Amino acid sequence: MTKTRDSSAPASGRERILAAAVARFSRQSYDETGLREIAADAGVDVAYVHRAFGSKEQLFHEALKCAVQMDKIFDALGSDPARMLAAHLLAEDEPDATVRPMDILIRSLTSPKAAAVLRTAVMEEFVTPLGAHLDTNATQRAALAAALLMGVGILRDVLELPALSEGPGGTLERSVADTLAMVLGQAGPKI
Amino acid sequence: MTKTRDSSAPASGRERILAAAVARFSRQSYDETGLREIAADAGVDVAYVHRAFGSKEQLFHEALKCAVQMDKIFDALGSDPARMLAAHLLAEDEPDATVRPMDILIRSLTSPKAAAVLRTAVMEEFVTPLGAHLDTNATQRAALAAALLMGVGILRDVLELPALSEGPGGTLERSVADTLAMVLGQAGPKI
DNA sequence: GCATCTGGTCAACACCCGTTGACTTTCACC
DNA sequence: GGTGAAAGTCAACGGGTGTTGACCAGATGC
Repeated sequence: MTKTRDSSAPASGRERILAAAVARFSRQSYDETGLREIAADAGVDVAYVHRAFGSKEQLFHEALKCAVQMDKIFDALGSDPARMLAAHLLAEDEPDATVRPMDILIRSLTSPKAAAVLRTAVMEEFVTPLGAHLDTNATQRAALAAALLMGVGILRDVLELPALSEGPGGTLERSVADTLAMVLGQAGPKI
Repeated sequence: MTKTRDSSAPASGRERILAAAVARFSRQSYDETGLREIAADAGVDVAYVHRAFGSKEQLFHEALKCAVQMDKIFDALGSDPARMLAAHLLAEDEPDATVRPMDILIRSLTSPKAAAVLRTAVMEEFVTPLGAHLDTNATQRAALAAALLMGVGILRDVLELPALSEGPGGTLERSVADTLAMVLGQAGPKI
């Protein structure tokens, strides 16, 4: 075999680096994260990170493609997409085992080095696939939905604004879902 | 006179530094902005910036207090606050003479060094004063409004998402206003 | 006229970063 | 079994950062 990806393999160095990058970039910003940390997590020398991915920016790009796969979520939305999206955004925080797909997006939104990569990623992996499910003014509605979701995500998870942190049974999720429903064009109950 | 602030004075070094900091931090992120740039803009040596403000973080704090004065805006809201807030958020971009109060907030939202300062600023200068004008669930509604406004601001001005950039006569402003009206608890027209 | 405090400068330190070139090890292939 | 490419390491470079201590000029107070 030349290089067929075996999912049960003991994880090659390159794969370990990518996994470590996804984990780091999901919890720290692009600027905050050093290649040396990622290399240490993967048990690899810094030079090899650069050798395997070309540059920090390209590694971030790979990590982004690997971690953000919103289209799957959008395609699986049922009869009440707004509520499902809100529930997915406000998923449980404690288990650091899983990485939420939007984390890596919102952590580095204001890092200029990552801006170019993020712009295309937000557009191609969020706005466009979501807009495909909408009717009138699709891309603008989808972009507005992205703005709402990311705004809540940033203020809640990055800035850790106490006013937005609450248990899963609270009223925040309902409010976000109702607002989202309005943005997406469905008739939603009054907030 | 010991130190009375004369508004027509030729601007002392400290004031020039503060003005330069506000201008820089409104267009670049905290990490992106170097003290040497600010010093050069103010026509002053780097060392004096540090001497006059103590640290970069404290300078950012001062700039934030100086540039973000949302309560004035909130107090001046008329009968249709949502529409006025949206109009204010989507203010003209070209004239770089004036600095919009939210710019300095959204540019550095994901810079960890600035996170602590930003958290209290967003809370004290945005959520709390806006919540004072609301009824039920005031702080959560206000925080949600902040999330929406900042989300749009970041995606539009920082990431420069083409789907959100449009002239002043477009439909984006109406959509944001209507969504905001729902979040703030007013009965708004369907989007 | 001396001391003093403020406003301001100059050069440098210590650190961290992404990146690179030279080197070694491993391993499949003929 | 030799060979050549891939996987991986080591040390270092070059540049940028916030920060600091020593120094200087000028106005002020006694």
